[in-house]
Amino acid sequence: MFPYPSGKIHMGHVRNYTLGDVVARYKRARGHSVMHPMGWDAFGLPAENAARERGVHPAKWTYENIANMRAELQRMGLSLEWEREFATCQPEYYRHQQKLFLDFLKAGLVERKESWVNWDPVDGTVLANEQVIDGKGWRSGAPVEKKQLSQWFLSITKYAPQLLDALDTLDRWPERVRLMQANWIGRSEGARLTFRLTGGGDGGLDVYTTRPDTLFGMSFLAIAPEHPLAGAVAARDPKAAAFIADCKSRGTSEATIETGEKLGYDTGLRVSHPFIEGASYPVWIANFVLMEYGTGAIFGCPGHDQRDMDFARKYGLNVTPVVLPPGADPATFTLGDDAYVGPGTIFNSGFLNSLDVDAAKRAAIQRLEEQGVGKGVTNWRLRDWGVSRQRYWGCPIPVIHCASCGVVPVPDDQLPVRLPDDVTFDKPGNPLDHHPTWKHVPCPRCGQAATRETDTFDTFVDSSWYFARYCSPTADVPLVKEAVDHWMPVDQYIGGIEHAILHLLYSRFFTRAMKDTGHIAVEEPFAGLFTQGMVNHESYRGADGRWLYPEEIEKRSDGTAVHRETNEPVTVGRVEAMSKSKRNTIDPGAIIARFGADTARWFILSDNPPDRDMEWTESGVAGAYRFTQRIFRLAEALDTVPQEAKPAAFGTAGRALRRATHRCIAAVTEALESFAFNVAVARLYELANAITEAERAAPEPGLVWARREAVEMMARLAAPMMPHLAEDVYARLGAGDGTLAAELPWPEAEPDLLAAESVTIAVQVMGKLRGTVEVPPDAAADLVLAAAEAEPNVAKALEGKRIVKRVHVPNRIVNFVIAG
RNA sequence: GCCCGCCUGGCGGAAUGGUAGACGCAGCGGACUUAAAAUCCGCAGCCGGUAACGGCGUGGGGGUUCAAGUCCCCCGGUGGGCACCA
Repeated sequence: MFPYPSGKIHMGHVRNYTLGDVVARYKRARGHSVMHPMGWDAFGLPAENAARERGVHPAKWTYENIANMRAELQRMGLSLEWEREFATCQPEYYRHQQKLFLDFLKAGLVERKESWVNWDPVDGTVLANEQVIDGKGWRSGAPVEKKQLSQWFLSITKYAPQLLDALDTLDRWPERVRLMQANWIGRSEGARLTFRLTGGGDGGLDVYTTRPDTLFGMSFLAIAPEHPLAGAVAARDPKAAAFIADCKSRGTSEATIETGEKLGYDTGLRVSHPFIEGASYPVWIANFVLMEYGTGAIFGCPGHDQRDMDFARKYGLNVTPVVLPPGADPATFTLGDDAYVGPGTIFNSGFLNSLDVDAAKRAAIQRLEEQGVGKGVTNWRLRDWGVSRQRYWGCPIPVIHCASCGVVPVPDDQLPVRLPDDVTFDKPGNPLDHHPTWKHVPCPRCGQAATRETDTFDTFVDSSWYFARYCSPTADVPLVKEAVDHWMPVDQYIGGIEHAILHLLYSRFFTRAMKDTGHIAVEEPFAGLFTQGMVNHESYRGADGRWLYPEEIEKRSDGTAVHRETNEPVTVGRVEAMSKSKRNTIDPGAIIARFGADTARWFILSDNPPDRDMEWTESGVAGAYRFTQRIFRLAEALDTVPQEAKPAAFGTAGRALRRATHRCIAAVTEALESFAFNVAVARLYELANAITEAERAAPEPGLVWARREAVEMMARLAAPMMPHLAEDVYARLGAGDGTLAAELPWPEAEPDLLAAESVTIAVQVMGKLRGTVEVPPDAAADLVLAAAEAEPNVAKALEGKRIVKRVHVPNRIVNFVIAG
């Protein structure tokens, strides 16, 4: 995933792009044509904050950050294709985004609609749900209001079924991410039905339910405070209006929701029941009913829904059980304050009686359809994607509002709609709105004075198609179909788990939308996904409670720490995510300057499996650095010994080293294929140990040749992970005649050398290890069993016992089952 | 509340159902050095034993199997996702 240009790279970037670079270099060596691009997710709020706080223009701030971070990434030795680089804030990029949006608009995939949003009255902008913390704006600290605004929406819900179903085809995605997306999309089966208002009420109230089997247990109907009917009631009932205002001021993430306090207001209206002739029920406005889900109205069945139960008990509404748990007696079954949500048999329910829950759902839906008051429907939790932001530093939404023509798309030949440079940030709100001239344009249709849309796109739009743009980064159309067909989908996408839903789901939607508007042929953007863990570090606190940077402290051998300058004791805190506030960050630039990029890459790969959180430790880095020095010494040691031709036969030490070398080739290859980089590292340590052993062995013909082979393979196998050192060692060996290790095909192990000269067989008696025997590979079972039985310690265990079964797994194990 | 991971030495972790703890970090002992650093060699799960060896051991309990860290069931702990979603 491409980075946001915040200023400096952090360890998360180092981990992310090291992983990707290992894959790119390895795949290249395997003969694949690899595209490994880099770009910048360059629009966003921090640039505007910098403008407000420091008076620097967002563009200047952003481009300076990009230049700095590009240099840092280049120092890491990433094999990136910089020819394809772009930043999403460049008009050359965002003009194509505007074109895609207009095509989506034409195709009916864009809607402008009123919606309830989080509104920060101080900053004067809409906030995303993530930007609302405890009901307050994350920057201003002002209580967030719910406000109805006209916003642009991308119709992601139209793709809900496909986005859900296609998850099954993403077999190289982590199961956990697919589950999270499935939950987010949230398919549910139920019924939609209309309750008629009694007493001259016009029309009815639509309700969605997953429990039509419990309709006979109804005791009230509840609508969301934002429901149109609630508004109508409030217009003539001041108390209702006050109640609604109170609900709105509480916000969505207020404590009342967490504690589950249910609040309601009886409107005085009543609805009739679709199945029970003559019955009627009160209509309440309730704070726990969400306008955004279903129809914004529910029927309350307290017996079998806990929220309805809480509400009914609080306001003294009827509770009628209609599902009888297995084994319960219908004559005596009652409910306390806990709703019964388990399986059972329907009772108290007219024509549904004696059916089980599932059968009753089907029967109820069938009856609703026959009566023409409802039907079975599938409902989705996923909502359309609101992309309007009242922000300057984003891609302008390319439409014009005209008093007579309405919303008019900006004609293609007038794209891009460029952001003006001359803006000021002295007032809160959107600078585009305050700009004296920018928004005033003639209507492209009628020519009369009109105004531009001043909202810009959510930055998630920018990142929803950049990967496809890499295929033809300079084309004058958004996407060149042939290029996209050739490269896409992305074979290996790597990023943090925090993107599991938003970015990855938006991109999946966008890719489908681009297909349906004829831009590309693929429908899934990422065939393989890998989610890396975070990079954590210990945190430190001085005696005065202030957080201390790692370089300010000194670790003692007993695990305690003191302040480097004052010698005062330091509290060693938890290992947690690196953050500026805890001061437990490590600057990759400093690490690279001190130890080199290879050490940083090697340590980050060696510490643990890459999908888990890792701990950055000073001793771990030192260990990685030591190993780079050791490899160099192993190569250097060959400078002073004469070269040898490959002999026809090797001695004992030479054979042992060659087997170690070729087993290492096979093992590292397998480890890299399965993203087990920490295991690949361990195998290379083993090879280094084997080379050291060979250095110490008595000289024999061919041993130097075997050492050269081992060191060369060491360099080539380590090359994807430590590219600089690998080239240095490879050049020093003089093997390549000026070619780079990176240009060589991936080494192949010689099959003969993978087989051991003898194998150690574990010998068990009743599943307990009693000894081992050395036998030739693939030795006959009777020979192995005889040797096993003769092994002294095994013989002792077998003494006086009768062997009832002899298990022999070739080249692995023998197990004697005994009796008596 | 619902859904999903994870649990192995002091630490990170390894282990196609087949010798649990590879490899590294930290630690201990030794060599080299006047000394230190660096480097090299060696030890190292726990308990008992000089040792040979024996017993125990992958969160706890049960099961399948000749054989379980690995497969199945129950429980516990822990981390994460979603959450008045009707």
